[in-house]
Amino acid sequence: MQREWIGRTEGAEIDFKVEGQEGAALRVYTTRPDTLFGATFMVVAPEHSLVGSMTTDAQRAAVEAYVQAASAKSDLERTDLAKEKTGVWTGAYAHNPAFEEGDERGRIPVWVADYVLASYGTGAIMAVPGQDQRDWDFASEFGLNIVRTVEPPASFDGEAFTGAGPAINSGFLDGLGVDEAKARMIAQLVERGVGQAKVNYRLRDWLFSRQRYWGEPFPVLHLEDGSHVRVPDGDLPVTLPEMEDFKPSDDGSAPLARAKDWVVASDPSGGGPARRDTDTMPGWAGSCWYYLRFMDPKCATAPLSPEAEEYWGNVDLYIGGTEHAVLHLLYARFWHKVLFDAGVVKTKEPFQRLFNQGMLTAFAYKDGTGRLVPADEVNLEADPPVSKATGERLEQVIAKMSKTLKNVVNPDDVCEKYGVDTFRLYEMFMGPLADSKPWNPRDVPGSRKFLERAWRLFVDPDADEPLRPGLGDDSGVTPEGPALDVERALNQCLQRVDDSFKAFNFNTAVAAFMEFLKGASSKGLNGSQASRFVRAMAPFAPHFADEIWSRMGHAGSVHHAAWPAVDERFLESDEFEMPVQILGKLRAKVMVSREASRDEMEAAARAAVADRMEGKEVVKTIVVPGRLVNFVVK
RNA sequence: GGGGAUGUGGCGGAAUUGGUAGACGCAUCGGACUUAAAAUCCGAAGGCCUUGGCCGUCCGGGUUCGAUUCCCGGCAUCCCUACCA
Repeated sequence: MQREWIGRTEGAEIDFKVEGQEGAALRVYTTRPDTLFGATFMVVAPEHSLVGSMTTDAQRAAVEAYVQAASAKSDLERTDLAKEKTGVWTGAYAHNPAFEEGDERGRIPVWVADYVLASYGTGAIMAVPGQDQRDWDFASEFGLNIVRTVEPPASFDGEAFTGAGPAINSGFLDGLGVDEAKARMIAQLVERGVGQAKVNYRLRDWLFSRQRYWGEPFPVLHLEDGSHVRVPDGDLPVTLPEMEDFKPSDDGSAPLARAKDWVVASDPSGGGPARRDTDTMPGWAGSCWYYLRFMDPKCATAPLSPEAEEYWGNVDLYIGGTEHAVLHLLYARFWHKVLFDAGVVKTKEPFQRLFNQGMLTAFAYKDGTGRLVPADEVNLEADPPVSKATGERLEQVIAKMSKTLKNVVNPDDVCEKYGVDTFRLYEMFMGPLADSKPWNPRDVPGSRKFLERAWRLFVDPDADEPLRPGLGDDSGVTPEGPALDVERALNQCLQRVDDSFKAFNFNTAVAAFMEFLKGASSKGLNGSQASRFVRAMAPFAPHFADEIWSRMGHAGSVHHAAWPAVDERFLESDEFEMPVQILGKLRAKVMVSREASRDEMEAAARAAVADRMEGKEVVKTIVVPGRLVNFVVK
């Protein structure tokens, strides 16, 4: 994603002479120099610096009106109206350098249109309607010439053809493929001094100053002669002054400018008068390196000490939404790389692992016309849900939480009704962390019910005791009988919990807890098992676990207790239920020892499906040790 | 238009390296307890024919003894971004 955002493209810059404009050529950037013969007009952005001088008197009024209108539109409006192409001819002609001087085919009109952006490339394009759909649209709209310079396949019935094919109508390029034609054209442009190969980036500048109070002040002093110097290291950091009123001002000046005493400083070299810079840095200034400062927040002499960096290393795991992938995370990497080059940090990358969590969505309801109905107008008691107003049956769909749909879930309300542990447990139970998934209010009580059941495993509701007898003593005893079954179940549960941390699918850990609880409820726990179960539950239901932990007689928090280890001796039982297949289809199941040999497995399998095998010839037998047996028959 | 991801019951979702599809939960249905209800506990349950089968992981092909999983080609949905030349 970051690669796309940086948006490296390879192409060429080409200069077009404009009639009547000596010296000032119109420079364009293109990724398709091979299509130059098909450039039948040019378009410049309304903000382009040559618009004024190129425009002829006859066209001046129309062009000025168009430029005016474009500048009044916000970026949003300009892209909003993207469907229809608008533009005005400047009255000027340029010469397409693919053709000889004086060749009528090379005389092409120059237009102004807002589909060309001033902020990308050179703010001007050569329009090749035959190979670019936007140019095709514009040409159709205004009756401009269209020449194909790439031969589309016979089956092609579209408009602009952007695919690969042999060059046509292109003089010395005819017959060449796209890549070869690009290279030849660039070589020729270079030879004639009217163009060169060029790499372009989509990455945009990002303004780094704000006229707000909250933010880091720039450690910069303005001197009387208009120059500026850095605040000396010994005077760092520059801290914000205390201000009564730190709201942004109406005229756009920085709030800090009103802190008159603070602004006054002196030139560190000469002692003459100086003024502090009153702009502050934006929020992302801090977000670009906070993870470093967190390693050593009190260090007074550097961003962080080498010892702190050594100890904490670089960030093991960064969990964030994908919305951060191209802005915050890209710029944090930039900063880190600069700090690496400056010798401040020892690593080239800030984060060892990035994990994008999914987005929580919510159910929304659609009526027959496809309109989304706000949640408060839906009767959810009905099945299927119906509109409260009309009684119409509604289709349940998944949508982003939004104010207009009134399907936003407020965590406070959920915690108020079910408790924080239930809220947390439900979120973990919903599905894998990476997936986006819908919040279903109906499912939440299930998590609450599980916690209540787990509570009763430890606390007898009919007794006055803080804990069921025996659960406070966690001395290890070799389990036997029913306790052995529980021991196996517990270790399998702990194994699944550990696995869930590795895969970030905590839902399977919660499922493991639920399954374990079902067995343990009827058989009971010993103290050691109770202790391990509670410790494993701690990350999932922290308050629940801490309460039980203290009732077990521990002084400290369960969150400081050791993580329960899996004892592999108890992971697997001696026997397993082996599936027997014929031609890949399940035909029987039979209990077999885990240690059974291939022959033993096959014999058990044959016995289990003997009646089905009568009169059939076994062509092949597949035995997967510890797994299954499959007979291929004729 | 570009990029990223995802398609499994009524719903959220399970399923190491290809090896019992549907774990766990919700909703549903049945039972126990109760004067009754709530709560709690126990049980049933993918679909279609009937006592043993057939069909089933978005659709169509392929590889394989065996495909939710691997390969090829489609379709759909979500997120981000966008006249990027």
